[in-house]
Amino acid sequence: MLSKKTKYGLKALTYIARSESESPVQVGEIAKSEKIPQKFLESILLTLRKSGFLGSKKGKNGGYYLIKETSEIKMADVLRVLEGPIAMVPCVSLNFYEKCDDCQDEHECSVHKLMIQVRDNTLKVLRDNTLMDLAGK
Amino acid sequence: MLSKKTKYGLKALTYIARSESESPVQVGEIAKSEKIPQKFLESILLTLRKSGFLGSKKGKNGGYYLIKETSEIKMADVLRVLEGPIAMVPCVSLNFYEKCDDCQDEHECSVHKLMIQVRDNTLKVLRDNTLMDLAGK
DNA sequence: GTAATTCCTAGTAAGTTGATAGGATTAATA
DNA sequence: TATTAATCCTATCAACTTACTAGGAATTAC
Repeated sequence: MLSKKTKYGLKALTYIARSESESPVQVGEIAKSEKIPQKFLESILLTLRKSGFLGSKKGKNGGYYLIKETSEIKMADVLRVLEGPIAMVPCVSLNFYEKCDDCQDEHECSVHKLMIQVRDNTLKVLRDNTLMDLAGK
Repeated sequence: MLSKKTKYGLKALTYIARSESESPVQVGEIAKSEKIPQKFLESILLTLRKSGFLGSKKGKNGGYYLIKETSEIKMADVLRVLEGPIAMVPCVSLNFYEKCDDCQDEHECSVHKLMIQVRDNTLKVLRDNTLMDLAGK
């Protein structure tokens, strides 16, 4: 299951990408428009800023803005920051690999074999889709 | 993340499928061989039996056995029983659909659009792979 | 100086996961 | 028929995760 955190984060990024305004977009505006609890969204946007997806301006008339082209923000990267590993089991994760306790030989493991395929297909979708595709601009 | 329950379930099914023996395979044997807590595995196999993937024989020399061809047991169906929805959000789930509270129009939602693609690709893998593919027989 | 905004840390209720406990039931066999 | 070995069933529980909320500090525009 996709967490609310990730879902809210993606919706917020989309909202910012679609925004026509020159000035930064405020959390309150996004929260209201997308029906996201504001304080929760604050923490999510903070994470996205610290991970290099967003810039921010503090104080009055502050807010968040994109610091990269929408076409350069891959969903795979956003998901890794908000959701964690993309793979369904750590033993097939590219970025968060961990050996299984119960497996002697990974290459004999039927679950491993299956989950590699799932990962590859999911990863392809998430790498091909950028924020431009989500936002439509 | 794939739950331990699902992972153990898949490993157990694979074990049973690979078993040469005529007589049913016992939980204790699977648990030992695959390093799965026995009592936990008991409950998982019970679920798989109730869902029609396994048959069982009680009492001495009892155990579990397949009641379908390995080629007819699709991973998608097993996953739905053990793990629940395959889709990452309920609003793109085929079998467990639920509307989002926060979305007015699903077709405008960027998350929806993305997760449909993820679901389609995951589903293809999970439908194409049967227990025969996992077990190699 | 005031209002409006982001930034930061901490806490928390509710739900889920990954088990374990304890036995009831059933069947083979000596 | 008694014993043993297996599945079946229900209940319970600790640890973890999620989805927030609280409260304020820091910063900036005007």
